[in-house]
Amino acid sequence: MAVSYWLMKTEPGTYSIDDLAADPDQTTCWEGVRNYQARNLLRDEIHEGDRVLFYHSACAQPAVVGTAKVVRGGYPDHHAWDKRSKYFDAKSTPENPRWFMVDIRLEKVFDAPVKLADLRGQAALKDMELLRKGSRLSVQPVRKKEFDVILKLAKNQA
DNA sequence: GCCAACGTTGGC
DNA sequence: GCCAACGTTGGC
Repeated sequence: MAVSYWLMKTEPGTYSIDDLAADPDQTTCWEGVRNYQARNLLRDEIHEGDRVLFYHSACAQPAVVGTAKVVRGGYPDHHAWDKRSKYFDAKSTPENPRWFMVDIRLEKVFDAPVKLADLRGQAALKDMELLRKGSRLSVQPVRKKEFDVILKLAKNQA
């Protein structure tokens, strides 16, 4: 299966790349996504071995801050049927799960974040989903070309 | 804190 | 099925 590329957003005040780095095996489940479009990607499209841009949103300096690798493809988000979880959803059950998640493992923390403002200046990224006006998808596809451009930017400005 | 953009809900 | 109201996201 061919490798695919993704971008995942997180608010660093809630969960940052440093938190991922501190987690056991630098691995976490990407729980709590409650948007159908993103759900469909998690459930159907994101597979083990895929690459992820780790993005900090809703913060002082929105930026791609590193990369991760998918170590487990889509499976039901069990937080949805845990009443104590803030991600509880009565309409999701083990028999008929509504929400899905993947596991990711940290690959690299960029020496210098690639800021949103820097991305906007790149002609090669002009079609990137993240840069579309009003784009809010928290899990979104990235073209290989875009992934590579961002890695190069991270390297160049480090 | 403001506000634009988007998604969801629910009355009709 | 329409659409207004509401809630959330996320840059600034």
